[in-house]
Amino acid sequence: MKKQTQLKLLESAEDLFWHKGHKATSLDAVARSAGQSKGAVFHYFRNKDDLTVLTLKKYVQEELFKPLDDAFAQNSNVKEALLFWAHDVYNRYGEKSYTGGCLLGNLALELSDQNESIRLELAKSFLEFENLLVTHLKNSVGKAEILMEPRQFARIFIAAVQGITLTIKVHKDKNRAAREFQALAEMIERLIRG
Amino acid sequence: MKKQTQLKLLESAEDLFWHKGHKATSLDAVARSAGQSKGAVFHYFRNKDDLTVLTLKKYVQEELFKPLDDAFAQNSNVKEALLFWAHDVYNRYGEKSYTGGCLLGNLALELSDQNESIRLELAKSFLEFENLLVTHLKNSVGKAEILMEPRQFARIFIAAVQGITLTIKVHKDKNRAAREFQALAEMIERLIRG
DNA sequence: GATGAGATACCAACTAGTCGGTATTTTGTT
DNA sequence: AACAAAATACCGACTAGTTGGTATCTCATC
Repeated sequence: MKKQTQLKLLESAEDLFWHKGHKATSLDAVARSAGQSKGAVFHYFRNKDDLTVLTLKKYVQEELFKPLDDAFAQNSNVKEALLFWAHDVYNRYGEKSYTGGCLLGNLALELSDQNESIRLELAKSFLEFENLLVTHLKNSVGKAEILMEPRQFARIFIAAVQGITLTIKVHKDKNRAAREFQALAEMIERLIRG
Repeated sequence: MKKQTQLKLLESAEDLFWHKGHKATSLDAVARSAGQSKGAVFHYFRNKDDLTVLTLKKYVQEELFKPLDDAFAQNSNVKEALLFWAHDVYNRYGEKSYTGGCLLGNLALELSDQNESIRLELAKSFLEFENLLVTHLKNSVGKAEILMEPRQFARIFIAAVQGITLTIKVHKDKNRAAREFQALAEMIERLIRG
């Protein structure tokens, strides 16, 4: 039952941090949601910070890195890959009724000023995602040409997606969401030629 | 002393919500920071939600609407006005050592999934800011031409600024901040002709 | 002495983290 | 294969402190 229990705790923590926020999620709630006791939480994790960092790493791998890799694996053209990925994000967000947003962004906003050690982990995740995107951009510049230095494009692109995610979370409206992603697509269209 | 006390409470609440987050800010702390007692807080505000909404309205007026109006009052050219405003945001953020970020974005992210009545206020503020920007864009399209429909441009622009603000809050690095705003400037450069 | 600004006292619910204890596996030895 | 010893998995009561909110108080000004 070992790995099972730990995994369930991580999944519960991910879900609760994601949808209720970090501070608003008690360790009792994490344990309860996983069908375990608080003792189990402290058996597998040193403290709330430890649980938070491990949850973050799990999320970043599964929800950010993997979908981005998939998008570029399935599209050789840069522009198509980015539009494919944006569409995927849009769909997954819609399935959750525009709740949660991006856990990385959420934790970044809530904890960057409060917890220096977690802030460093968050910064690392942001940078790794940026690096991954830059690598993909450089590798697949064949049929299309980006009108900006790749890293600068990656920065503005990531920022725009984070901002759109936030905006949609507030409005919780399908039409609004569609128009936000449409605006993103128009930006891509004008910053990548061909 | 009446309005004085209420204003001090609002200012303390703004500062604490801004830099520590909503959930992490206790009403005791608000009272203490304003040199008042908790009794004063509940004398002037029905509850935490009430205080939150009034704080939000104050912030939006003073920190978002006014600087944007100023930027367009001092620059007749759209592109210049936006670059001027971005530079102003960049400077004010640097003075705070990249802490806090945007209170509207912070509250939106923390509360949109938890508190429906506050969510509606947040959505209203977002929309009003978008409308204000669209108005300015339309009014000052003379020497420059935006390569997108104004409202779509406003959306992607606001999203990008929110995302950049978040990114910088995580990294807390001056060079990084400069490059993020440089990326924003390059985006503006390519989406507005002339 | 009435009114209202503000202070103080208090409450029930909740928090992260601790700890003593027990049930279940794993390991080492024969 | 048998069995003891040790390690791990997990429970739930407990602590010390915090929370939003209420109820009651004091005190200045009219």
